[in-house]
Amino acid sequence: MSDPLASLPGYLLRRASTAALAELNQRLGEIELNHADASLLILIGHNPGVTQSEAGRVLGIQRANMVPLIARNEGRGWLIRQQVDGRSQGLSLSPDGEAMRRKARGVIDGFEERLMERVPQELRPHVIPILGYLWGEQN
Amino acid sequence: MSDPLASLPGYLLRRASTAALAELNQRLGEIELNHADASLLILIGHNPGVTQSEAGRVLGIQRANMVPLIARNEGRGWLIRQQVDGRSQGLSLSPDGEAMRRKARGVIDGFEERLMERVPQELRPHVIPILGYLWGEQN
DNA sequence: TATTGTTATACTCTATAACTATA
DNA sequence: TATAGTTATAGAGTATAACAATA
Repeated sequence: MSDPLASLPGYLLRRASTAALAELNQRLGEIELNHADASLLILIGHNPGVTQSEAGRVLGIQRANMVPLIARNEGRGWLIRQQVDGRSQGLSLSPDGEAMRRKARGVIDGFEERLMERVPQELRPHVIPILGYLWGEQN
Repeated sequence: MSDPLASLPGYLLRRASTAALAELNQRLGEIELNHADASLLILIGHNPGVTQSEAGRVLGIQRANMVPLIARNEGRGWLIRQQVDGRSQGLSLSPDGEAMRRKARGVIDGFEERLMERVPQELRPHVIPILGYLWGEQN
């Protein structure tokens, strides 16, 4: 039983991504988070005052799909909205949100470390650059 | 506006994967295929007689989700089912299926080539090994 | 007992179109 | 005229549970 797809970078990229994401979400599930929530908390933690639209652009999530994501995390008491002008609100973390951000960061760091350990040491320095090039966009 | 996620391999993996998949599906859309159909045709082309369950295991698709995938491609006249025993059927490509497989292969090869071109030449030999390691599974 | 194919169903993610209010 | 936030909705993709027939 041969797999003619296993030599295709695009295919490997997708399989590696879905496997890694499933593992990350399982780990984050233990603190009742998913990867989208965690990314949002980390992004806002590093950029207090960022608007919903800006955050969506950075995270690759459309405006419309940001609404339930923000609402869920605001509803959990983790986000604070502050009016910037008549149409945008700057987002920042509440103390509880900052505590969750820290927990999420711990889970993610552990996950990223284990992900890197799968790669032989001599290739590890190339992982981030290669993934950045494959992503392409502004990177 | 800083992106604290851009240095995380897991995050880069997911962003690179979704960007690449969107581009591949756009290209495959021009021949009215998606990546799942294309992978299936290529897998069966290389392994005539493979069963639905086996194909699902290799492709990482669950039995239940193979049903509409096989049905769609059989309905388009591309797949042939031949009874193996009372419960399984070996899958193979019809002449039309083989023609589509060839077209799909052409689109994918073009896509994979362009994907690789984003990576500086000296790093290219590391792309497939690194993605294989990140995938982990049996690879 | 385990496996194959199948149905039904639910849940998440993503995409589009439209609306309002503000700039 | 463009942008921010919002609503509603549709389409993928994926997951689980159950069943009949067969090994």
